[in-house]
Amino acid sequence: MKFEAFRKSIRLSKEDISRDLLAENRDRIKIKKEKVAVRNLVKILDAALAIGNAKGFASMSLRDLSSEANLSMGALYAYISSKEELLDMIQQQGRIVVVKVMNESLSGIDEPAEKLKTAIQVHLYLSEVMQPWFYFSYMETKNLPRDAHRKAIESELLTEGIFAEIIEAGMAKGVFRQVDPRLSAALIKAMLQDWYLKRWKYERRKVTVEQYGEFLVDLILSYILIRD
Amino acid sequence: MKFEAFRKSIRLSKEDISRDLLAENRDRIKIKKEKVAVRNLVKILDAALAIGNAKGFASMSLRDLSSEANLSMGALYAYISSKEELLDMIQQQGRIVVVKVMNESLSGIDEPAEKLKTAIQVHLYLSEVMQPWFYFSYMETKNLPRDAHRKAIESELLTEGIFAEIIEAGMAKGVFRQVDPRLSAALIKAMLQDWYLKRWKYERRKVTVEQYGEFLVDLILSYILIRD
DNA sequence: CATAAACGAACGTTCGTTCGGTTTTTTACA
DNA sequence: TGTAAAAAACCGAACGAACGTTCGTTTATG
Repeated sequence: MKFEAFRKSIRLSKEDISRDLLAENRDRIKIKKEKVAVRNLVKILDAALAIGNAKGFASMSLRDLSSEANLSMGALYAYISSKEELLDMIQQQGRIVVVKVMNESLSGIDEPAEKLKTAIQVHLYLSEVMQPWFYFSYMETKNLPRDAHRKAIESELLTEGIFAEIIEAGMAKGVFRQVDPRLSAALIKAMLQDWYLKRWKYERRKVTVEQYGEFLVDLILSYILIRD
Repeated sequence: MKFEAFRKSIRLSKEDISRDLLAENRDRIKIKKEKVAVRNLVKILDAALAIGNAKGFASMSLRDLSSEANLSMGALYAYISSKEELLDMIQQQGRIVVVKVMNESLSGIDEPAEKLKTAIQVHLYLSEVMQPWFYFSYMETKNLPRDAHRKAIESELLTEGIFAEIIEAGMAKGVFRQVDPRLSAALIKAMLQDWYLKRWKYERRKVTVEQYGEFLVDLILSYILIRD
């Protein structure tokens, strides 16, 4: 699968995500009209991710956010009820998208090697489309309140579990070698994460997301496939 | 190499590190007597790494630090000249140790596969001994002032370069397959980092640092060694 | 008794959050 | 279609709490 094909196949513009997020938090957001709410949510999320990823969410003041989003302090508080809740909202929305896209993309694929390859590519491409989200979620997990923090960890383990299950199925079918599925999955995740955590590095070296994906698939399959 | 053997072979107690750090910053630290200075630096660094890793350096107030380290606000400022400088000091000291230990451990090894294996193990074991340092440095890089931030990035590329050079040497000798050395090195680093970034995960699953190291070496060598 | 170290109240800023007032948009009726 | 009332959205000054940092004073050391 090509990256551009993937990007077009999923509906994930900023507006789409903001609309979902609005629907999810209809009770907490005080703005009535969807069109207005979505327009400003896009501005708020854009600004929060930009500032937050540049200097950390804790170091971002709501005055920074207010001026970057071109909204007054008062207007800001019509969309969020506290700074902490904004943090939670961003993370939650990211997780929802990941689970949805991963499940949609993998259903119907049975051949283990093909499924593993697709899972790696989809996760990688998704992290490319939503890079600020992924980076933010990774770096700010520990600043979440207790309950949200627990959910973030569960989510990490859930996506890891997807990879582990594919590997186990491949082993059961005799297509994959006998390896530690959980540890293999953990390392796949680690390499997937490097792509969005160290974007500056790969950008500088002009490594494309497709090249990275191919390399990663090669590395994993050369380890996991039965040898001749 | 066993982890315990490694731990004993390097002198890296908190006191040792604090003493080095004191020597490095003799002009900025106002305390005259080494014994007193080292004792309190240990307390300050312990507290800063503990609080910083728990809730982020930006969210750690100097009052938190003061009470955790059992030092008054005034006393704290006899050891550090600003909060930002403390951040810089911790990172700088970590980098010095990494470069020193890596260079010492790799000199004299010529056989590429052996050298690559040792490099992976040493980096991994070192990150285990100094886990709070490594975690802290990774998570707080972006909060550094401009110049210190640049140095942190250089350091990331430097250690990556060590792995890349070993791989290139192995390719030149005909022991390794023709692979992308830079990308391979990047992924090795990504997997090494996962060990200290997600310690909670591996601890929970009772994966030891030696098991992780073996798995990682297996994975890399199965990709990079010439096949029969 | 002199020097070193530690103390903690106080300073000026900046923070997250609130709220009374203003502007903009929609609605209702002619 | 024009307009006044009502509703929605936005504004930014103001508040108390908490921040990093300083400094005059007290305590410990040798």
